[in-house]
Amino acid sequence: MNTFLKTFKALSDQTRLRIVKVLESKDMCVCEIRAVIGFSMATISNHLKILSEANIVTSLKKDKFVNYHLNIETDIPFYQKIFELLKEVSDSTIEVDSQKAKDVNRINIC
Amino acid sequence: MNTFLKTFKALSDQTRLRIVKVLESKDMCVCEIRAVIGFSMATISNHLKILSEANIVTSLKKDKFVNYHLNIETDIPFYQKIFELLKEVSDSTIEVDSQKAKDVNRINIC
DNA sequence: CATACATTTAGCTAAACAACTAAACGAGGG
DNA sequence: CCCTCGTTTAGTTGTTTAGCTAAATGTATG
Repeated sequence: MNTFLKTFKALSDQTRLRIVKVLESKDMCVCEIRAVIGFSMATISNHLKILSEANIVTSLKKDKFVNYHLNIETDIPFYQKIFELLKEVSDSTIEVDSQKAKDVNRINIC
Repeated sequence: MNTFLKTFKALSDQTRLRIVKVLESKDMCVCEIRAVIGFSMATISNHLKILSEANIVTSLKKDKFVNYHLNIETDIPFYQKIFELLKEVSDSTIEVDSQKAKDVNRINIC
């Protein structure tokens, strides 16, 4: 599949947009993301796989946890524009998520 | 629905991407678009409606024909970036379409 | 009024997608 | 060795989407 199409498909889902926007606050493990936006472990994990295959996020295992990170340092040409666009995305759900994201701490929940 | 989500859903379909790319060559009516990429009249018309509701294309009736046009003069802030991205989209199908688009002429087909 | 371009709706099929649960499995830490 | 975090797979349910055909409607031309 066309890279562009894959990227846009990855971003054309409300739940995945929420994940991306939550990761703008800070890198997070799966259970932190889950604490913010809900859904089952398997569901979140699947969305992260789709975002990862579209090179929108990267992951790094550290101790017990897998930290997910927005791939803003990519050298895929048009991704700079993608991340600029993503900065402008917002709605009421995303605002609430961002607020929750500030307080989330893996020590309390994972 | 979030404007951004609507835009990305509109662009996350191969047929709609083909339509957008064909319209980069020139403004076209529905039957010209159809001559280039195929599908039924109703299908093309429906895709154009989705692109139109996402403000990616505009349309203008002129004589018998409805001319579709990429909405590059929009003042929606992030759309400049969208159209810059779209310029970079390509694949083998889109290349063939562009070639066909050069020769298409409504006088012969509409 | 008839014709041509286009839109819209309805009804249909098939495929893709999002969510769930449950279970198996892997890797790391204590 | 067990526990925790996470991934993956399988199976289920329900929704959405893309395509078709057919038919009704709109609008402009001749």
